[in-house]
Amino acid sequence: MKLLSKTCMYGIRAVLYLTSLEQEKSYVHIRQISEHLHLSFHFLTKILQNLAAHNIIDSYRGPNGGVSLARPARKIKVIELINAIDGKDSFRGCILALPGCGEGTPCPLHAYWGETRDRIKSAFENTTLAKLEKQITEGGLRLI
Amino acid sequence: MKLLSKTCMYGIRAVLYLTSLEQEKSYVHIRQISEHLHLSFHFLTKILQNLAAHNIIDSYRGPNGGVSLARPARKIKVIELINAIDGKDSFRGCILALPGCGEGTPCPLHAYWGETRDRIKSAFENTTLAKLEKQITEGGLRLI
DNA sequence: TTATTTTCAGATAAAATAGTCTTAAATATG
DNA sequence: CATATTTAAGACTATTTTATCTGAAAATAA
Repeated sequence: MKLLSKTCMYGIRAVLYLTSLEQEKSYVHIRQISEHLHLSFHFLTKILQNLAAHNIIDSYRGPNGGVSLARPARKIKVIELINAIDGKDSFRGCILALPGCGEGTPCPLHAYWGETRDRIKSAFENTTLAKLEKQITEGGLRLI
Repeated sequence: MKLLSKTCMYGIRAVLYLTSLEQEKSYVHIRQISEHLHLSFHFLTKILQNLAAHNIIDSYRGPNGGVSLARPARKIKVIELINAIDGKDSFRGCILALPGCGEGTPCPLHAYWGETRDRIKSAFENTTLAKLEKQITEGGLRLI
């Protein structure tokens, strides 16, 4: 069961790290993030490029360059990252991939699954980076 | 978001087709199943071999050979297929793959996710092939 | 027995996902 | 301007998942 792709998880963790630094609009090196999270620098770079293209983070080249949140953490929803990385259609489709199944004639499992899926989705829609970060610090949780 | 692998969906559909035939312990050719569901014969064969190894279906070689349910459909739970094909660990693990996250120190999202995940899992545990098949026929749903 | 039908088993191929590497472009500083 | 630093972009490789192919083994029937 893969709710999120690895790429997506990496992206979320990276951005949560940015959130945790809470620096006032100063750029953080991608290298620093990748080393802190033990992720491949080049791979993370690609992921963050994508997030930058989706206006979730800002990036800046050269010395003193790096990445930073494009908005305050409380204004960035987790669903935005998921949509950017895994695609908007990530939360659609029948659980059994039954071609006959869908809006018109939902199979019973689909109906149940649809409900569950919507719960998951709305959890991501209602969760901001700030919220998540707060819960993580309070829970004594690491990102590594 | 992939709750089940394609392999697993195929396996479930194939076995639901067997269920729908409701033949009294006579073997159905894998070829017939694959043609009916528009699935690759060889790929389906491998999937069904796995299910046979897990005693979910019986198989028999030679003319008049094929596969059949190993037990009455009401005694086969969907979770059995999922465990056989996607593995028993399919329903474990943190949603963000945060290494610090787990039983000891669950992250908040993990806690929420754990609840949701358990709901999904128990739905599969409480759903038998017979139940699912009944719902599918009543819903006028096809497996193709 | 011999031919036929079917699953079994394992090698191989294709596609999707994940990860690496190299070079270019932008920025800062001396 | 020259050089160092950092992200951008895209080619390339590796791994996993999905799918195909070939031949053997088992069962049946003539």
